Amino acid sequence: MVEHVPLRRIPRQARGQRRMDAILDAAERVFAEVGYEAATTNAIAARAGTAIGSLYQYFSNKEAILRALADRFLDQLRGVLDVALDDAAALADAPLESLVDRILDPVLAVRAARAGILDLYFRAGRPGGEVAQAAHGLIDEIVARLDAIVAAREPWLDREPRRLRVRIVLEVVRALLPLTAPGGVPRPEVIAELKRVVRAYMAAIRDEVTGNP
Amino acid sequence: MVEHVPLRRIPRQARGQRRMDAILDAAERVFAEVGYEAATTNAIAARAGTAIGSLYQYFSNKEAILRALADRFLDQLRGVLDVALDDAAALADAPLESLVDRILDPVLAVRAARAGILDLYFRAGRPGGEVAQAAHGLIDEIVARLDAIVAAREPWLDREPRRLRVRIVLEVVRALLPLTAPGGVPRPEVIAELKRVVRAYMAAIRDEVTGNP
Amino acid sequence: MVEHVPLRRIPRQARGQRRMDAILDAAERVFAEVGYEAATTNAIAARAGTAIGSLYQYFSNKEAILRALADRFLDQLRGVLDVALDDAAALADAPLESLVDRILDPVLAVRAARAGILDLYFRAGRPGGEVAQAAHGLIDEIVARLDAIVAAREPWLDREPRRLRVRIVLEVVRALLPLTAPGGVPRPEVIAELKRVVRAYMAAIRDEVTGNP
Amino acid sequence: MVEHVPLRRIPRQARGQRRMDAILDAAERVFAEVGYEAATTNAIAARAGTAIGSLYQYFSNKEAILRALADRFLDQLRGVLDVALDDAAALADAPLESLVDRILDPVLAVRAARAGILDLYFRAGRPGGEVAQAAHGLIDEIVARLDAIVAAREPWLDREPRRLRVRIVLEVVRALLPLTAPGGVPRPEVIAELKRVVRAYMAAIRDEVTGNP
DNA sequence: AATGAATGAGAATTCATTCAT
DNA sequence: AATGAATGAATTCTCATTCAT
Repeated sequence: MVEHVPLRRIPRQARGQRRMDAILDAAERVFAEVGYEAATTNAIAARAGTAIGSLYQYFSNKEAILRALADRFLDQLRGVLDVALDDAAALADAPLESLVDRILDPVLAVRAARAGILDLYFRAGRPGGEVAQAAHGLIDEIVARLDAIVAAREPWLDREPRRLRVRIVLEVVRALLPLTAPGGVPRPEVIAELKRVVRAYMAAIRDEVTGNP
Repeated sequence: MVEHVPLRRIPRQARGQRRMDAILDAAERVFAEVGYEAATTNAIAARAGTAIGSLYQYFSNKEAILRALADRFLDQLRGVLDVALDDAAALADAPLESLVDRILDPVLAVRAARAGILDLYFRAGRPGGEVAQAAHGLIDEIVARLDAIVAAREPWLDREPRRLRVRIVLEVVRALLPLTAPGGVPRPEVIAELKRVVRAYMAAIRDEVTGNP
Repeated sequence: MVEHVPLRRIPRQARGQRRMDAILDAAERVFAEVGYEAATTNAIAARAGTAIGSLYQYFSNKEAILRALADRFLDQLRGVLDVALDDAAALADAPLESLVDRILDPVLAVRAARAGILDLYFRAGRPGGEVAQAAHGLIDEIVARLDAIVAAREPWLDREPRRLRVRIVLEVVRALLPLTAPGGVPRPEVIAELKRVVRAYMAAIRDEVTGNP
Repeated sequence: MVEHVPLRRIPRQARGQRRMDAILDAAERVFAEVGYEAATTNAIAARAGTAIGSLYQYFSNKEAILRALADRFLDQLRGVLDVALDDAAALADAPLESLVDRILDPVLAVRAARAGILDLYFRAGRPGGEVAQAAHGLIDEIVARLDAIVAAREPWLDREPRRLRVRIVLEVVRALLPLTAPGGVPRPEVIAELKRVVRAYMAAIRDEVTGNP
């Protein structure tokens, strides 16, 4: 669960909200371009067309911006996952193939639209650093939700191994996402391979349990 | 292939070589602890028990240390891979299972011994930054060598898809390695899953080509 | 013509302008005391009663300070020369004697008031270095303006020899200026000799052309 | 009079003398290229093909090298001046024209051969700095010797104004020397003007005293 | 609320000089 | 004597954050 960001001031007026969004938009672009560590708050403010002082009126420090960005992004992702996972839950008995498509396709769509930020969190940065922590929140939430789906589909799996396997799928996806559209150019053949890895792994798990070859 | 680092001074005396090693050892630890960007050359020198000036006698800047570290590590890895891949080549007809073991086990051993540096390069850091570039060299070499093995085993595969798949396996391994011993505690069950993913994926590829289910 | 300095921040508030001036004043003194190379930005900031960070808000590096100083000084000098040279132009037929006085007296006045900076640029420093370059701009402008006067007075002179001679007069003045008030003590007899050199040289040129002895 | 350099060790063997010369040769080139301040002792040692430690066995510090260089150069210059000034003294009654030639031509020859070092001392560098001090010695000696000649030729001149005028001639020569062969390309027309300035000035002085126009 | 000027600790790097081998 | 490794004070410049206007 992502801790809530120590917002310095919760803006009550639309103008404030607009300004906060502008700062977050700018931060997202700047972080994507040079990474979190190398990004400067002055650069973010400049990109947002704001004075640096205003930035600090909304965010107590650089990390708070990162956290708010994670929150904002998580909200969006949550929306996508809500649909995808509900769908998937409904398809509890559907074949693996369509399940994987149902979940991965929306994620790939999000990644296509927000490559910068997704890669930011998925690249993780300094161990124990701010980015790693913010990413942790994201990942934990996603794991929990996927786990619920798998638990529903395969109730005979034990909790711990199940969680581990979900985590592994997530890590695999996270590792391969950047290859699906390097430099913004979509590579469908990579997407196909990504799905193949996930399906093959999930099938292997199922077959082991059910005793299939 | 990682370019060789322009060392500022090639040590002529044993003392110098010892000191260079001490600096590299220190850098490896410091980079592992706080990451490349946050590591300071003064911290590295202090950890090496050396004056900052000595560090700069051997390395023209922080990046040169990173590169030298990559070179040194690559040498070690190359030794391990030489054995592993020769073995694997010898086992051209062996079942997938033993092939994967032959290659992954030595890599896991290296990772166990040198977690810090491996993760450093595998975490990649700022896009286009120094770490990313140094990592590139490493990865390219590893991909090329694995690809040669696969090409020998499965000559019917086309060059491009083959390379892509090798790359994907590498990325998967790279993504899951940190989970195999988080905080230095080995997790055999994660290793088992790592191997499962790789085997399942490789089997899926083989089956598609041979027409198996 | 001295290129205009890329100021990092153009001050919008009066406070900023005051601070920029303070930094330039401090730099002028520090440069005059120890020379450009030996001057440290920290010393300049300290002398200006400013934090080093503020200095770098206005000037992107040490050279930018030097350039801004040249600009500021050139502005002042230009003002003086405007008057002096206009006067001189008006006296196209006046005897050499009064012409030289008209031009040199204001220059000597500037030098008396701003010995430090004038000597800085006139001492030239490291060949091809920053000071030499900044000085170049100054000198070129002065030569061009003097040349225009001479061209008006002595239209029969060819362009190239004329420019050379103007340059030589300038170099002579530049070489002797520091002797006119060493350590701030004015030496009128040196000024007299300076004028004598210049007049004698100019007379010699005129006499050669007109065929006088 | 130039103070004698604190040589750390007066080399007794030819080998040592050769090494000292090599270091001085190297220093002369390096100083000429980048100036005294920017020259590093390591660069000098490298250029001399010597270890830095050896350099410090002969010279106690960077300034000592500069001083030794001045001494060495002064010895050469002294030789040239001995001939030139003796000649000139012999020509006590010769016309100004030939006197100036007798003195300036050898100086111009030295400058042509040793432009680097001559300009080094004549550019003067940081006020009160090492170069300025070393140059002082040189200049004082030259002034004294020229003054003796002039005193012989024009005994009616008072001591102080005479010295001043000699100094002024020297400064003029010093200022114009660099223009006589910028970038190593000799410019005879500049040499002609240089002589014209000197002659015109000296003639003006003589005429004033003798009451000529 | 907004602005942007000010701050200063801290980072990378250089280089004259010393000293162990 | 010679070598070159070691030293560390000093320098330039950055950037997160505060605060006066």
